[in-house]
Amino acid sequence: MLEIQRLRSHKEEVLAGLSKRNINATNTINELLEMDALWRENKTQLENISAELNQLSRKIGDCFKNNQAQEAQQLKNETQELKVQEAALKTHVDELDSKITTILYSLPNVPHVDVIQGRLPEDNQLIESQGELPTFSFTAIPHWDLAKKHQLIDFELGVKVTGAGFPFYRGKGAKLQRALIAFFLDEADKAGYEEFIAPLLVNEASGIGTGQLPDKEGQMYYAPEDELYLIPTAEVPLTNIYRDVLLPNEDFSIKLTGYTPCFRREAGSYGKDVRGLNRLHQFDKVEIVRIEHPKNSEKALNEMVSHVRDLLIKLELPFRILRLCGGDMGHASAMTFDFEVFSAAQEKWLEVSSVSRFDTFQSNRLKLRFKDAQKKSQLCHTLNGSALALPRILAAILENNQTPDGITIPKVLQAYTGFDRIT
RNA sequence: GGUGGGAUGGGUGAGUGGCUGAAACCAACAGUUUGCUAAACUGUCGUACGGGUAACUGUACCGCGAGUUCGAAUCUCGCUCCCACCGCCA
Repeated sequence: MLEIQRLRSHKEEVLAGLSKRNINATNTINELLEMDALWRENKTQLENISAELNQLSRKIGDCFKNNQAQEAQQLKNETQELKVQEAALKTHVDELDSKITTILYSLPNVPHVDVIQGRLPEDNQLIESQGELPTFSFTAIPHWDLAKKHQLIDFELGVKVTGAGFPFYRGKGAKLQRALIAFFLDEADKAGYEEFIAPLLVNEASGIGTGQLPDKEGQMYYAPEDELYLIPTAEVPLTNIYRDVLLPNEDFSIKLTGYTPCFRREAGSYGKDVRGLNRLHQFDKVEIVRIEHPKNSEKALNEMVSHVRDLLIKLELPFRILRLCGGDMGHASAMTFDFEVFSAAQEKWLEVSSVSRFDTFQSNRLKLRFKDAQKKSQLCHTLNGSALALPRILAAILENNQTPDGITIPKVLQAYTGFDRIT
């Protein structure tokens, strides 16, 4: 959620930023600021009336103590009119408040100055391309056929037990999955991230804190009986550890990681993009989360990008890094780098990680602050990234490392899997 | 699921209608003393929002929401969460 103070003082800058998302928010923000001015005016009035009432009440108390019952009664009568006014103003102020909040929730984050305007994935900026695209002397087999051939993943069984998008991993497929998780967690640990095993269901306040609610309500699975949401990413429980937290000084750098399954309804997706492991309702991911002083978030973002980059290099997967254009970024993000690996049989790039800085957008909702040197509260910056999401990594490993007589396991994983080939 | 108890500032904890935004103690921070550390002493020590260039000032907040009252941390109702014991159970 954008800070109202920022809209008051830097309206033009915000509008210019939002235009990179192809949003013209001029009218919305003007309307918002008008309401805000009215809100402040009414709030001042309301507080004046409350102050007057408080004073009268004190006087009444004194009168009773001094046995001046008659005067007390007179003062009581005076409060009647004020109480009516107070109630009316209160209703009005509350209404304005909730309207303002609704609009603030609906506005996306302002893109960082380095983010370019754009609409489509094609407008994203290519930052780096790494690794050789594999070539084969035979026709490469897509991962869903490889998975079937080697009995690594059973999609049909998933359909039987749950539904489409909930595969079973089995045998060496399951072991490979476990190896990837352990590898990613170990690397995060080496980079100084504290590991958490987090709850997979969260309450409404947590959903609001990280921005899934109310913006993306339909994307989460929901258990109405207990009013809990299944997490779409570990970002939600990990970041919400710091909801309503006021850090005591400026000297902090919080680095968290966790492996969790992620649950996404993916309402509306269909077709070729959802084939095999490309898009699932349940998938595994190791997430990294950082909470930083505003002056450090740039550095933190770079570190996270280089961390993910290292993972892909170690896995020997060809990848590219894109900086998303304004139109392709998520609602809460100020800047996002997407990592895509090349999938040799599908002959396309698959998104495997998204690393974003949110600046104060999440912390404003979370009420995550720190005390600066002047003892004033300031909002922290939050960042997060996938390091990494498993299914498409698995797909790329299977496809890129296939040979006529089996699949080679990347060296770095062999210590984790206990085997070097799948035959 | 049953029974009982509870929720107050960073912590412990006092507070049953006005003198309480909240005692006391601990922790923390600043200073004095000291060769350093410790101890002692003095002072500071909640958050949010509004108004104000500022000093400052107003309002709200004692789990959450509503109600009674001129006035609520304190009384009433609803809810949530926590703890203990019992039951069930990985």
